[in-house]
Amino acid sequence: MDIDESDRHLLEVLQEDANATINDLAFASHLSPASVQRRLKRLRDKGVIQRQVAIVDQNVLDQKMSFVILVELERERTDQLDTFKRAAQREPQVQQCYYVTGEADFVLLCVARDMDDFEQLTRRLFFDNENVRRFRTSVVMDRTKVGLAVPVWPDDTER
Amino acid sequence: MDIDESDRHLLEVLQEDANATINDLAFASHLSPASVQRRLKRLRDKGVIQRQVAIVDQNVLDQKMSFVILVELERERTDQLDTFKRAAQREPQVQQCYYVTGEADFVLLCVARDMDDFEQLTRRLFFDNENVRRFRTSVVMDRTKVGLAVPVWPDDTER
DNA sequence: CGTGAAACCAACATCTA
DNA sequence: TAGATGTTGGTTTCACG
Repeated sequence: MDIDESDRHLLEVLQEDANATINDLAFASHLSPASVQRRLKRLRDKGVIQRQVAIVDQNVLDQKMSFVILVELERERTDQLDTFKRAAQREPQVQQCYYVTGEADFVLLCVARDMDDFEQLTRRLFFDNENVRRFRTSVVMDRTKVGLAVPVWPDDTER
Repeated sequence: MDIDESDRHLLEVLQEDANATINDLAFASHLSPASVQRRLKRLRDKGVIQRQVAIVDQNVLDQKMSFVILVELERERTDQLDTFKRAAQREPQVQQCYYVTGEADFVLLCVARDMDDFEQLTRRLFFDNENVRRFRTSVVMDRTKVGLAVPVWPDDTER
């Protein structure tokens, strides 16, 4: 699967605005609409473009608080890891979960309505879990930058 | 701005699949297509639905590595904070940046092609910045869960 | 329910490695 | 020759009023 420069150009736009029309993309990437269409189909079929999602303003919803949690497990056995991963995936309030090197084993990004709601979440995730040694919580005061957009250019010189 | 249960239903679906058709949404939310359309327009106009983006497979791009970084500043003065925030926003490889309570001041989520690329990023972000006291890096071994979708239900009982 | 826009798909000529 | 591109046209789906 190779991605050429035109593909990168398309992906860059779509990562910011998935509603861009084929003609928009054609203009931006200096390709014909037909070519753009073929490329998009290929990128979707190959799973490079995985899905399209709507970004919803969190403040309007009731999930006003965000948390970063560092989790340390008692034992790092693969079955224990998988158990924890599944628990994280099952929990809607866990937005993101990363298995990492370093002092912590997992980094979680969670949302909650309020402190009480968050406390119940920690109960479900940690206190009911024998294998969690400790966890450290940081409350998010400012979501300075939020996004999943990835720089698609191999290096700065190619732009 | 109040969001009723039907709105929550719509948002819930759109957060996962922004390509759902109006008829799909109408069926899922037990509303008429016309009503869905009006609600969507209102949600978009009010900025509740901010934008639609494509999720791109990171592995296909060259940003194969992810990092979680805890940053501690020397002094927490507002102008220093703003300076750091701007630097994070300017840097495309910084996907997410949170200003948090606790032992660290900022939590960053970054991507890089390789270790060398990452090292250059840390140089730009930290070594050139007088105000950064220390930073701790965790390498992401497994992106167990990645998403921005937020549970839109005020509490579990309403589902 | 009608209209228009845009996505989708197929066919064909062209160009190049 | 094989692969990608541009052009065109026809069909269908869907958003919008």
